Amino acid sequence: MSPKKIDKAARERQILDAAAAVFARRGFRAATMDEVAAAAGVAKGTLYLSYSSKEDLFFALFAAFADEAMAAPPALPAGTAPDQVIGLLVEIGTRLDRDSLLVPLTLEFWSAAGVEATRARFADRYAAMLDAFRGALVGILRGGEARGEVRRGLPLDAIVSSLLATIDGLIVQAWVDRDLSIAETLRAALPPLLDGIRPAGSAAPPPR
Amino acid sequence: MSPKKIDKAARERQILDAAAAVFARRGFRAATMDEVAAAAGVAKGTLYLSYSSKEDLFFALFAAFADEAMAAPPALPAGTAPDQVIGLLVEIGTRLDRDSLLVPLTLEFWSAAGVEATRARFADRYAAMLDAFRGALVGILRGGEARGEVRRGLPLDAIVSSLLATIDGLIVQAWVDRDLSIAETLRAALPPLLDGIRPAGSAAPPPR
Amino acid sequence: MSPKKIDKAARERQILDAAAAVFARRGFRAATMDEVAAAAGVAKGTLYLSYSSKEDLFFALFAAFADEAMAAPPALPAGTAPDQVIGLLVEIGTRLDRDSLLVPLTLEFWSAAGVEATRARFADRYAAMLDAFRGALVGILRGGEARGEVRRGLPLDAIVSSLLATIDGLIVQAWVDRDLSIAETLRAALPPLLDGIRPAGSAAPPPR
Amino acid sequence: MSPKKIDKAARERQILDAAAAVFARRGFRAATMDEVAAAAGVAKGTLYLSYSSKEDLFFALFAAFADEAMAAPPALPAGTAPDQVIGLLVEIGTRLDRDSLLVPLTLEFWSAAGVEATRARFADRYAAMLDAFRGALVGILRGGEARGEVRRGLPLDAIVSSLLATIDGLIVQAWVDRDLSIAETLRAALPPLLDGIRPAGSAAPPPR
DNA sequence: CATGAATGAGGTTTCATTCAT
DNA sequence: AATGAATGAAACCTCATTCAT
Repeated sequence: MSPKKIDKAARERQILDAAAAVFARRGFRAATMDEVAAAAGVAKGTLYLSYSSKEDLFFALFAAFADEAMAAPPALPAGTAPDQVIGLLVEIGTRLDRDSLLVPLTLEFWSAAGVEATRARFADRYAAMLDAFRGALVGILRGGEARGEVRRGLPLDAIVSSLLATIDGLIVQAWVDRDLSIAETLRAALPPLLDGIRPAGSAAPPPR
Repeated sequence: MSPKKIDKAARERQILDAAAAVFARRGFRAATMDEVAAAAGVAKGTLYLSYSSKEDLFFALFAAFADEAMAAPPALPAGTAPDQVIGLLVEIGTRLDRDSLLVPLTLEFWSAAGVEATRARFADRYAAMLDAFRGALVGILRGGEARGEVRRGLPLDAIVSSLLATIDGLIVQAWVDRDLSIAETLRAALPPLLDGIRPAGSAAPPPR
Repeated sequence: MSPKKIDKAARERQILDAAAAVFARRGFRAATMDEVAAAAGVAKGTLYLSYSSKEDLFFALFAAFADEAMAAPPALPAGTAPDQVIGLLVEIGTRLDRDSLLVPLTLEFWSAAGVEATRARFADRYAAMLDAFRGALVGILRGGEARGEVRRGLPLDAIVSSLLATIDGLIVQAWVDRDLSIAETLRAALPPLLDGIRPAGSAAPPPR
Repeated sequence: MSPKKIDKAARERQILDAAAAVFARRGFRAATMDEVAAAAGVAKGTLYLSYSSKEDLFFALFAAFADEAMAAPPALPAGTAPDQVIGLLVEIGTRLDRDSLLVPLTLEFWSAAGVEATRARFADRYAAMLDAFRGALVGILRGGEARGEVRRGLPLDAIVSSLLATIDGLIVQAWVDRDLSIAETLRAALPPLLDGIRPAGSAAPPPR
């Protein structure tokens, strides 16, 4: 709240933005602190005032993205529970399509989660984020189940895991095939698939 | 038939196996050629007789995995087209569950495909593999469409892309949540979802 | 005037001096950056702050010697044009006799100019230095020609090239025969040879 | 004399020819035994049957050139002693102009003579060659002195050293300035300079 | 606080030499 | 004799981190 505090926050935002661009383009290991400092417009030593190591900076960047994703969830669209799920996933896809840094950074975050040296921190944080999303979607579908919008007795946990997985998988596909739009693919594929969890005879109307 | 040929191939297999283990554990960048050489039981220089650089070795490993995946496709299970698709995807999931190196290596391959320095080769190769799988699955579903096992007019390309993406996404989830079984998740989630592409009134019988 | 400027220059001089000693003793290729760093009393990485590669450092050293040779030409001695030429060449020889590093370094510079990898830069720079010396000496002799101190119609370019070549060749001889003094040899041999370009009947008085 | 002997000699000639080309282009240190073997059309191990190390091979090459230069001296031209000296030097220059490998190889030989690791062998061998040439030329001039073709009392040793040095220096100039012909330069410059050692009133007639 | 020069451990790659075939 | 696969010691260069200013 003091002016110092504000400056500090601004400085950190500035550094994180630069780090996002550099890590996205070069990867965590290939990126150098020199490049980050240059992109942020500060001296190399300054990076160490806020982050105690390169890995720390990368983790802070990851955490910032995760916080943002969980702090600003898309508004819940209207409609039946399956429609709401479709709407939410398409909205996430839209964000991914729009922010060109998000996709390569996500690949780097995954790599960090897969690699011995960084695995613990990154995997735990990522699992927490996944759980939050999973819980939210399962809650929506359970509500729909109660209202008769979703068939009873379905393995909702597995279904939600798979739907979230679909987005992650499309991130990879979008990266190797620059023409593929995550949101468009989801908008086309999800309605028929989610028809499968609606009660018989209640297929959604054709989109738009 | 010449002994040289056999030796050379055996030597390369030996190195690739060692590389798989090391790259899986440490990641491409963090892994050192010393570690790979030690794991393979050869001198460092020997690695360079077969592979002209560390990146070359890593790409060869990637290509070997991709070749293997495409060369030994699971046998096509019996049943309607949606059942066949489910069977194939579950089989792939089973393989991923079984081979503990496959998952972290896949994350590294993706990272290589995302990062400037290595992007071109890896992304192209990965896209080719995806295309092959996509083509095979779309073919199955089109056949089902012709036989009335699949509703007409569905966006089969988008659906197949999403289903393949689901597997990739589950790779990530399986890695951060070691209790999650890819095959189990698919076995539970796919049948209801694929009910959505069957003609009305032909939902699959409950699994098993 | 800024302290930085002074430090930087001093640091580079310190490194160049060390490099001169190491390259002279071991040759460009056999010398290691470790040796240079140790001789300069700095860490290896410090060398790369000022010079981007070993070759760069070696070229900087060469350029520094060339600059020095051209920036501090010996004072033009008194006498007729041939006497002036003799005086200049003997002075150069004296410098070569005095600075024990100059001779082996020169051999290394020539080698660098002869070898594919480094040829372009070194040969061009060396040619420029030669041209400057050649121009200066030809100018002196042409002046002497106008004043009647030099016979008319002589191939002054070829003569000057040969005289400069004599110094270079004596560098080699001095190196394999440590007793040979470049300056003494020139002081003895040049007067009779240059008598050959004086007008008939004007031979120089015996030296000293 | 046995067929083995002949084969061996041919094999060594083949290797030396290849080594000359490779060392001339790449320099002694940068050249690799692989390159030499490839150029010679033999396996790398074969090189070690005749030469115990890379340096040994290089020295053998040097020795072969030196032997050749001393074993096949140019025929002594007719004329006065100074004319004979001019003729000999121009002939050496002609050979240097003709054989494009001679010049860069000479620079490499000098470098080897200047560098700690190889100095002893190369410098001694080179000094011996120089002495032989020096002795031959001094002998010619002394003969001329006796016949009155050369002024008495001149420092013939220094003069001959300088004349030999001129050739060596022109090797360097020819290398950095590809248009310069050693023989042409000598043919133009030597006659006036050597006029300086003739008795007064006996200048050579204009060349040709 | 901010800087950026200095450090030096660490990594990739090369290549002379050996030796089993 | 001839081969060429294997070796492993070096060597160049990078870059995360520190710290005096």
